[in-house]
Amino acid sequence: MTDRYRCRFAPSPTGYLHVGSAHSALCNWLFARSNDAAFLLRIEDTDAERNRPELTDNILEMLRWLGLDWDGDPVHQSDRFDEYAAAADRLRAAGVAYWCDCTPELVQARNKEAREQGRGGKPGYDGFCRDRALEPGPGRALRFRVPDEGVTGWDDLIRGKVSFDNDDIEDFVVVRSNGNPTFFLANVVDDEAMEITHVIRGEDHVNGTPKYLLLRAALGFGDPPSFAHLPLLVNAQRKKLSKRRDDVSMATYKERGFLPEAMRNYLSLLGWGPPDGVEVRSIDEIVHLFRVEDVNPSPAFFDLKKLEHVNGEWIRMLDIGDFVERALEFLTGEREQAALRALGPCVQERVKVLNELPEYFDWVDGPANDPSSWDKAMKLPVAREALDGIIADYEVSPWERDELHARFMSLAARLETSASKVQGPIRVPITGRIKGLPLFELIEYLGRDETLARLRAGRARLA
RNA sequence: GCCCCCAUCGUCUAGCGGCCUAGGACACCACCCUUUCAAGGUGGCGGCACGGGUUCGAAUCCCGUUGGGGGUGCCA
Repeated sequence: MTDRYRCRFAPSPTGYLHVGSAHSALCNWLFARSNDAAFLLRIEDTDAERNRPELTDNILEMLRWLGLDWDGDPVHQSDRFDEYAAAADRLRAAGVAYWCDCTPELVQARNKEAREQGRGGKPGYDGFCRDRALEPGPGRALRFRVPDEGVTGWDDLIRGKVSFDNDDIEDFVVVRSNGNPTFFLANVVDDEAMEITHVIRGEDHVNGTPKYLLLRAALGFGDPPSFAHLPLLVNAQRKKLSKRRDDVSMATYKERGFLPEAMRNYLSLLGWGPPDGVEVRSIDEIVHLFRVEDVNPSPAFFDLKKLEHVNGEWIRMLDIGDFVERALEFLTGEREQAALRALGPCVQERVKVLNELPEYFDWVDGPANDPSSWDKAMKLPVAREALDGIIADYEVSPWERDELHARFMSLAARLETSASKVQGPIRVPITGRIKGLPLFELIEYLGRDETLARLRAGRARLA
């Protein structure tokens, strides 16, 4: 490979692709496509217990849906355990790793005690086994010996200089007691093997970066990659988006009828903005404009309202055939689908999210039952006259929307009232709703017999 | 507790020492258009957290305060 730069998206198949990781994937992809760099995929499935292999399919499918194509085949860490074991051996041979038999519970208990006694306060492992020279064995994990002194830092593309005192970094586990590597080890070994030049990931990885750097150095790898720590996506409470409390599954957004074009467009606007202020635009233009260095370091609220707006814009940009085709999936009934084909343009300029579609067509089998609409429209004094008038007109009118509209307008004039007052009493018997698609397109589609039948039924109910 | 990060309208952002009486977008409000609802158009509301410096000049640089967040796992 001769790409100038290489970045990667490295999800772990412990959950569906969510908006936060999609944002991260998108930023990597944008970086790659705007720098003629490679965008690689790595499935971080080192935790056998938590892994759900089928989730990998979901992740790949959602990336494809978003149009985030990757280069080469995805790397699976579960295929590379030998590499990690070899790296661990080198660490041990170099004397920078040691065996530890402390259980996590034990470590935690000791920390708690230390804190209560007012000493320490340092996070993580306390180095209990550092100099015990334990042999490998069951229940024993391999820990990396972090230097006692010195500082580890880097110049983050997004955050500038960040550094940690080594003294504040615990001796972390690189090989679990079950023999599997941890994230830290596998991550470093693979980035080296994949010749990653740019690590672009969420801010939640900032604290792990010194460990990454220390490990790399101990393994004898050369210059580290550049880092860019992206802003976290947060909820209204300004907390990191989480699967438990927030609506974050990308698949769910797809199912609800968000367009992938809109989704990736909106996501690109979190933490970044085009210099010319034009927000809704093609992905090609975004690729052209995007620079990681321009990404903001501060957290961004995932604003559904704005996503919906962007989605609406994208829906309206679709050509009509494309719109109808995509919208059809959200309608199950044949009559609804037929109505959509006929009234597509009217719907396209109104809908924001495709799953709203059914409510636009709840009149196809007869007026919807909506008492409040009925009351609002039919209690108007003009209701009776309007219905009588329109029925008489429509019995003889040519069946064409403009003509239908014209008859309606002159009826309003005859009744000496506003068109908007007259349309309610006509609309409600037909669709059941006070609001909805443009009336005359809709009536034209319904046809004379059906329209008249509904109008007469409405009139009868009034009498 | 300890470590790290962050701080421009309610929200997402533009701004990278003078173009800023801070621009755009979402949301909200008003008006226009209009058969309803939308869409569209016009206008309005609304912000540089605070305090010190540096500088002729600070939203932009530095320090502190306050406030938020992240990490602190044999998860990734």
